Amino acid sequence: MFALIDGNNFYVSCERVFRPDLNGLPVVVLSNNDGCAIARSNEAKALGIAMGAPWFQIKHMSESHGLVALSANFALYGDLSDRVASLTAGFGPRQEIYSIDESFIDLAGVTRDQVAYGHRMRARILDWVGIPCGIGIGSTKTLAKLANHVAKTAERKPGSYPIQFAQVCDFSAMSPVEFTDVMERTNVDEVWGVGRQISNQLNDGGVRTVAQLMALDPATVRRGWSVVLERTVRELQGVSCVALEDVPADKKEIANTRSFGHVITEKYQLVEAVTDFATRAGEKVRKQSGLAGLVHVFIRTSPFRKDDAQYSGCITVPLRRPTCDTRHLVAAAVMGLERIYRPGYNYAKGGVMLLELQPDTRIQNELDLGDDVPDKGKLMAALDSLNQRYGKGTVIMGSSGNRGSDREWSMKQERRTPAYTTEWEDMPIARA
DNA sequence: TCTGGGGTCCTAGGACCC
DNA sequence: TCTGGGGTCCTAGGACCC
Repeated sequence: MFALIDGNNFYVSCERVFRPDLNGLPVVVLSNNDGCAIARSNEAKALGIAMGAPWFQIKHMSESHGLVALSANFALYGDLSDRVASLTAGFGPRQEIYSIDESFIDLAGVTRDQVAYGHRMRARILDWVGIPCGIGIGSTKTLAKLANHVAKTAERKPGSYPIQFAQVCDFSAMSPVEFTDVMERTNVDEVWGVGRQISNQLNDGGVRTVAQLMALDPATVRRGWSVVLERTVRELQGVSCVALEDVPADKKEIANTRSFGHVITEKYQLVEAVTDFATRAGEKVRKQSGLAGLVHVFIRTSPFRKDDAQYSGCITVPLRRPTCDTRHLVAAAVMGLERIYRPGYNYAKGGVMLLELQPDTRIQNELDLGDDVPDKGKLMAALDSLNQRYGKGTVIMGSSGNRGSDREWSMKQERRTPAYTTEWEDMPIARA
């Protein structure tokens, strides 16, 4: 049996822990550059504000409806997320931290009243951390997710579901009649793994409710859609196909991408941005003791600026050998940028992704002696510890804009061949 | 004027091999 | 002149998740 514990309107709830005056008010948390709403309080949802709504379109509600908008504070949310996860880890023998605001708990060993246990878990999190949660319980992860949806919706929208399922909803404790009733009230698009496309396709085929989806033959679903949806259907039928993953896997890709907030046109500005993206990505890959084999860079204009000429450029640069050294990553990223930059466009967004990640199995000796750069490992370790102690960006890499433009390089298609060489001695390494 | 930032998995189709 | 079929690997793109 699984429980899914999910913080309600998580970012807003985090803000309210330190700003109780925000309780009862319509509140949204805005993305980077205050671009759009990425979390909404129940009151804001009731105003009809959609997930991802651009701030400039809902701004007027701050006048008319007292809407409060906050710039995101991800450090705060990460910290509160850790506290909730540490607490919930004790609620069962195993835990999977699924996202910043969700954990699956294995309820093995909880044999008596699971609903009462759910309410005690919920009260404990509210008391100790201050975050209100919804708790869903089911025999598979998909059912637990769906029960969680019922728990939250029953609380937020009276009448949507029987009120006794609000806050904590345990499918396994329902009578068959209650269970069928709930499944008939729930649309297929609420199911974990059913998004807009598949939902539309199911609706076209006359399958609108979860009750109908559950009744489908898994083999038919596989033929008509995919093994993914087949697995979802089986999970709804109570056959556990998705295991609890209590050991987080290493990332297979690491990305750092941003909208710039305002358009930029000059190459040197993009070089700065890409240098920063690659630096952040390097920190992340070293954190998981990994090496990257490829560096992918992209820049693009804004599709929302209809009058602008549109351009989207990307390139995947192979590294001569897998590395986690910021200097190599930055050099490759800037080199890629040189190839894809076109003057005369208004760039709105860019990013760097590290691909073909692999574990760093080199022994410390190699790192210290360096294959091509002396003390490479020590330098990166020093960089990371300085930035961790004194704050992000205390020590950063420098880039010069036209480096690499005349160097040997190779496109993705040729990635098995040695890619390029760089010298480091003449590079500005860091500034404090 | 202003529109997020991450990730994963699956599939189809082409290249290539025997 | 006739001209198979199975298998693997790789990649791009779609769909989903938070």
